[in-house]
Amino acid sequence: MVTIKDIARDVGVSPSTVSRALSGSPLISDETGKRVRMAAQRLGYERNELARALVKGSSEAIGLIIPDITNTFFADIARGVGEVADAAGYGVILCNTNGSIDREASYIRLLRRKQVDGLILATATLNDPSTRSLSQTETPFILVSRICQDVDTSYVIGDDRAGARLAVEHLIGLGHRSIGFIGGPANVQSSRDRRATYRKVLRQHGLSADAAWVCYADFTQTAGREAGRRMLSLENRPTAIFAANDVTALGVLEAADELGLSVPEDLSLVGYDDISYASLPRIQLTTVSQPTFEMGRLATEWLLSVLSSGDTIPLYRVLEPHLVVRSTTTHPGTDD
Amino acid sequence: MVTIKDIARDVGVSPSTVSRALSGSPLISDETGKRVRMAAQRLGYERNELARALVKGSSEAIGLIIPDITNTFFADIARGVGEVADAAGYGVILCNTNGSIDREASYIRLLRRKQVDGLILATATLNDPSTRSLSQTETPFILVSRICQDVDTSYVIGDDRAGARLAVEHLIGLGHRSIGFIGGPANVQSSRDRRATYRKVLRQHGLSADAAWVCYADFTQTAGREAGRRMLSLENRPTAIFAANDVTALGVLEAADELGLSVPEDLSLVGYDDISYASLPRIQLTTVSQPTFEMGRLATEWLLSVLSSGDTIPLYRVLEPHLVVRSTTTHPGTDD
DNA sequence: TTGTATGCGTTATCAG
DNA sequence: CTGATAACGCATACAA
Repeated sequence: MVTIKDIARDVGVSPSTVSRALSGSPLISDETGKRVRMAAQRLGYERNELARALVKGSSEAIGLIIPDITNTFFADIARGVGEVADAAGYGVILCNTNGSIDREASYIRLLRRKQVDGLILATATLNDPSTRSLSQTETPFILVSRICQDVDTSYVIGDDRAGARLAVEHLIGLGHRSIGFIGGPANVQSSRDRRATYRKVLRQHGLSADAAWVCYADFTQTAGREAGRRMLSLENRPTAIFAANDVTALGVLEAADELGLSVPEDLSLVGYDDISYASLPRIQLTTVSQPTFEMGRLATEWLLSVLSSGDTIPLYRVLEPHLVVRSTTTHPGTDD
Repeated sequence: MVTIKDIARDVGVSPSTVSRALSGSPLISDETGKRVRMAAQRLGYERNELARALVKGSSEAIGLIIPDITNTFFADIARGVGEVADAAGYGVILCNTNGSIDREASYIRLLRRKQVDGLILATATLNDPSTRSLSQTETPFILVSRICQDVDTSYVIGDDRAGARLAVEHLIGLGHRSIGFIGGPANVQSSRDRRATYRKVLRQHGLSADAAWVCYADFTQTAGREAGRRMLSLENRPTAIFAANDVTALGVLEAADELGLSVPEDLSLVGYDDISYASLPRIQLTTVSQPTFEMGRLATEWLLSVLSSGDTIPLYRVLEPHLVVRSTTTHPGTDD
């Protein structure tokens, strides 16, 4: 490894001069500056960011923790984060917990030990000990897409109540009176909000849901398929299902096909997120769209501004969703 | 930030003793060890990995560079990498180039400056200056999924020729005689291999392809849709298309639907990769499956073994693909 | 404009 | 078993 000492020796100046020249300090003669830069180039010098971070007290890196990298919803958030971090010269360390709360905790510890300047979490849950303990540290962080109600932190999320209302009212507006709900993990706030709103809207319209029409899955396709199979095998199956995210909805679609039910003729289906696959011609999933990429952008912009300004003005940002009506929803069948 | 000095002061020993105790050195009395660990716990000490890496000359982190994080193919590779890196206590810094060769180069430089111990690239192209210059450095690295023919490096890839052969012979076996090909970027080796094999297999079966039946896209859905639209609007459109990856195939599916062509009745379609969405009931894409997750695992295992052993025995691993026949392929229509 | 000295937090060497 | 001391590569306050 070639260091500033090597360059110093080569050029015949002191290491500090090299350091200054390379970081573009104004108090270096053009002559010296040029010679140093040329030597650096020639010797193939690359600055050791570790050493630099150690003395500057800042690594110019942020951590991003997501629950499921194969869900394009989170991949899109990551793209948003990457775009603005990149532009600011910050590195981002992306960690994927696969939904494990233990991994989340250990990643947070690892990232803090690696001295990231800040953290973005897309993995927050209710009573999340990780989020809580993070809030006791100096490390600035922000939650994206999922919040932790009981801890006061900055966040950028979608309006889940509004989104769920759009979904359910769309189904009711089509004439459905028996509507099922397949949610996400019970300890995810947005999951609960969508469920609570689902219940509330039904009630407001004088409808009620059979106990078997409401269940929690875990935001994966497999869980959606299984929940869908159960629910659609019921004697009194619902004529419509609101799935708490698109991946789950895709699983329900799978279950419906297996059971020989046509969508939307026999079953109307609404998802949530509007991931790219929802718009595939063969899928054409009616869904609630969230500005995913934008969430990543906004969260990162806030974090970087905190890092550069030093003062932490909290950000509580709730983005509006909108309904995208495609082909998986229609009026309930005549046999209803 | 609490450092070993703080602990040393608290316990009344020297910093070196604290360092030893915390890293589980055997030459520390049980008594001292216990007191140090308790103090560390109480004060909320977290080791500064930057400082540690600086002196140890190893950051215990590796870099992973992928071209498209929203393509689950690469997301799965990343999962494989993460799994084995995690288990070994290594951190992984994931970078997404969005297909830009410039970003690839700058990420490589950034990661090297951050002193990653090794690199995994899923972004290699033909005559890739990044790969070439990397091979001149000390940093161990391995290519995954995409190789760079003109540089001698370790790699873990799929057998693209075998895979393409499976795809094309499947179509020919079904009776297709006019088969189109929509490839990936021209500077990606696997792209070229699939295309070359496509041509070769056609020739071996006494078939030829109209010039308009062969084109390069860029492995995205949008490009697939556009290429599909063009190709399927031809007077003498092919009765089957081999798309060089699933995402492209999904785009072709979109184009077919827009043009009112039924798949597989009017058009047989084969993809490549077998990403999770290919098996959706509404999609049921016939495709060539690659052991994606395994690629990530194997590449990482090799890299970590190089890092721990010190000697670089190259790895040239070619994984066998297999054909998954689903519902997007059938015999050509009678109007053919 | 440049050089010297010091420190960032940790580990390692060498005495004791 | 423990404590000074040096070193990792870089940046900066202070001197010159």
